[in-house]
Amino acid sequence: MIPLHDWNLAPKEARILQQTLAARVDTSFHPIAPRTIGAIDVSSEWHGSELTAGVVVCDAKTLAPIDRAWAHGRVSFPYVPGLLSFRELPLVLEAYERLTIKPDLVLCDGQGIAHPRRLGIASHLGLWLDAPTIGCAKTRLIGEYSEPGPNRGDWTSLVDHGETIGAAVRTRPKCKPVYVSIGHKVNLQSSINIIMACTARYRLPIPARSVHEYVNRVRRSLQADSAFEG
DNA sequence: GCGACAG
DNA sequence: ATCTTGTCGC
Repeated sequence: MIPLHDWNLAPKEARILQQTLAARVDTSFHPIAPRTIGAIDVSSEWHGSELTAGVVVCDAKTLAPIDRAWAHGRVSFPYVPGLLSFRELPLVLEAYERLTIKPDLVLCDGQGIAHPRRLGIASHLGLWLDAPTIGCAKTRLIGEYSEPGPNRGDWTSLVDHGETIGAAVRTRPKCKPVYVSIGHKVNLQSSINIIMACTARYRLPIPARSVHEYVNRVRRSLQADSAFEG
């Protein structure tokens, strides 16, 4: 991949960079029929600065994992709401490059354009990969919405200053909605359709569940090894 | 000043 | 994000 920018930034510089990168995000319709769907996730210990990032690639039809990769390291950028990608993406990109099979589309644990400067982690990753990405967050960062209906597939718009930035989607009856937003190169309706196609009996998309389980397993395995050394 | 605040 | 077991409701 072509490096987009330096990662060694202070929070103040990061916010300025987000404004320029956001202008490059593609929110238009693309005829997308992914054959493979990837998901990324990051795991750490309580208050830990050592992160384990992972990517899992699934067959879009069966949602069964067909490839996976991870990367681990110490990170200095703190968790700051609105700047999550600067903390997590460097290791995610490292893991991504270790994949044998690159996915047609990537699901991200977090927001896409449903972000104060329209550059959540999913959009930021999409620009780096120049690939379609979708943000699927468990909780809201910004925006207002009315509670979606009770049935699976019901959804309402997530709105910020009159602009639709995403959707609150009921992926499972009687469960809290997930917050879906455009990452890059996929429009909102297609994003919602893809999220629905990945969530039959669970609140979160299967690839997201798979990678979450995977990065936790890898991290605990690494922790066990380092305990043995030390 | 106060509350909100992805992971 | 993370730890941890049971418990409650459909």
